[in-house]
Amino acid sequence: MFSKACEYGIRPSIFIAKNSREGRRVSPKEISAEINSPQAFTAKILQALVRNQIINSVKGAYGGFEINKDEIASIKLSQIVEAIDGKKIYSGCGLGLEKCNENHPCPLHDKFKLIRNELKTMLENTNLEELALDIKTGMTFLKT
Amino acid sequence: MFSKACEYGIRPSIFIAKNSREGRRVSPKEISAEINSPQAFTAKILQALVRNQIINSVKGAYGGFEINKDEIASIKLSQIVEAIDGKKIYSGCGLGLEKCNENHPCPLHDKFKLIRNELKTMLENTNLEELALDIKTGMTFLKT
DNA sequence: CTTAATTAAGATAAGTTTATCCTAATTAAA
DNA sequence: TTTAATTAGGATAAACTTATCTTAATTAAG
Ligand code: FES
Ligand code: FES
Repeated sequence: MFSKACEYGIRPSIFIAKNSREGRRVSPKEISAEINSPQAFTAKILQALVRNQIINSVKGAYGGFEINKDEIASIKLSQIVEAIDGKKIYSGCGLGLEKCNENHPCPLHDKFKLIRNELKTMLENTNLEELALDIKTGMTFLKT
Repeated sequence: MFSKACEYGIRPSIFIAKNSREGRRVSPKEISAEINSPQAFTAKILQALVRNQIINSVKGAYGGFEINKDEIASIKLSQIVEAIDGKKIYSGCGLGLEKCNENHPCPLHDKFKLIRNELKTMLENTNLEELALDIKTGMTFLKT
C-alpha cells in the first residue's frame, strides 16, 4: 500500500511526536533502533520531512529531531504520505490508466474511487497526536 | 496501490473476457495493443494467470487466450490480484510491521484495517463479467 | 578557539520490479 | 509431413526502490 520510504516517514514521525510531547529530542540512531528500520535510509526520509517542514531538526551537538508541541495535533498523516509518496495514491487510476478521469473512466473507476477516497479521508483525519498517545500508553507498537 | 504486474493482469483479463463473450480468442499482440501495455511483459503475466487457471491459452496456429464463457461471471478480481500480488494487500500492516496482529497492533491498525477490508470486499465482489460489459458498451476504457 | 557530537548530503551498492529478446514447444492447416 | 503461427519459458537488461558509506556542514560545550 505505502512504500517502504513512506513507512519510514510515518513510524519515525509518531516516535518523534511521542518524545517531543515529553520534551525530548531524538537522534536517527535512537529512532531506527526504536522502530526497527535501516538507520541511514530512515535519516534520508527524515531529511525530506524536515524540508517539507513537517518535523524540525537541530544540528550539532545535543541536536536531534523534534516537533513543536503545539503542532503535533495539527499534523495529518496525509501530509507525511504526500511529502514522500506524492498524491498519486489519492488520484491515480487503480488499473494504471494515465489519468483517473470521470469522462474516460476505467472499468473499476466507480468502485475504486470509493476506496481511494476513504483512504484519503482517513489519512486527512488522523493526526500525529492521537497516534502518539496510543504508543505512550502501550496500546500500540512501532516495531516487530 | 496495485503493482504494474497486477494492472497487466487485470486489464488483459477484462479484455479477454469481453472477447471471449463474443467468441473470439485474442493474442498477446492484440491485447497489449488494445490496453497499451508492454507486450512481452504482459505475456509473462498472462502465463501466470494461465498457470493459476484463471484464463485459458490455446497454443499453436489459431491459438490465443480465452476464458470459458460460463466462467466469466464467476471470476473475481480478487483471484487475479492474489495470483499476481499475493494476499499481502489484504493482510499486511499499513506501517510495515512484520505482521498485522490484533494483539500487537501498530498505531494505525484500527483505521487501516477498515480500509483494507473494504478493498478486499470490493475485489471479492467484483467479477470479470460486469467489468467486461461496461467495456463493451463503451462506458469504460482500458487504455490512455 | 577547539573539540566532539550531530544532521545534511552526495556517491555508491544491493535488491526488486519492470521490460525486452531469443529460442523452444505446440498445433492447425495445407 | 511440412510449414507457419502461436504460446511458454529462460536469459538478459533497464529502471526504480531500498540501503549503505563517506564526507561536509553545523553547533553546543569546554
Ligand atoms: S479511471 Fe481508473 S480509477 Fe478512475
Ligand atoms: S498492525 Fe499495522 S495495520 Fe494491523
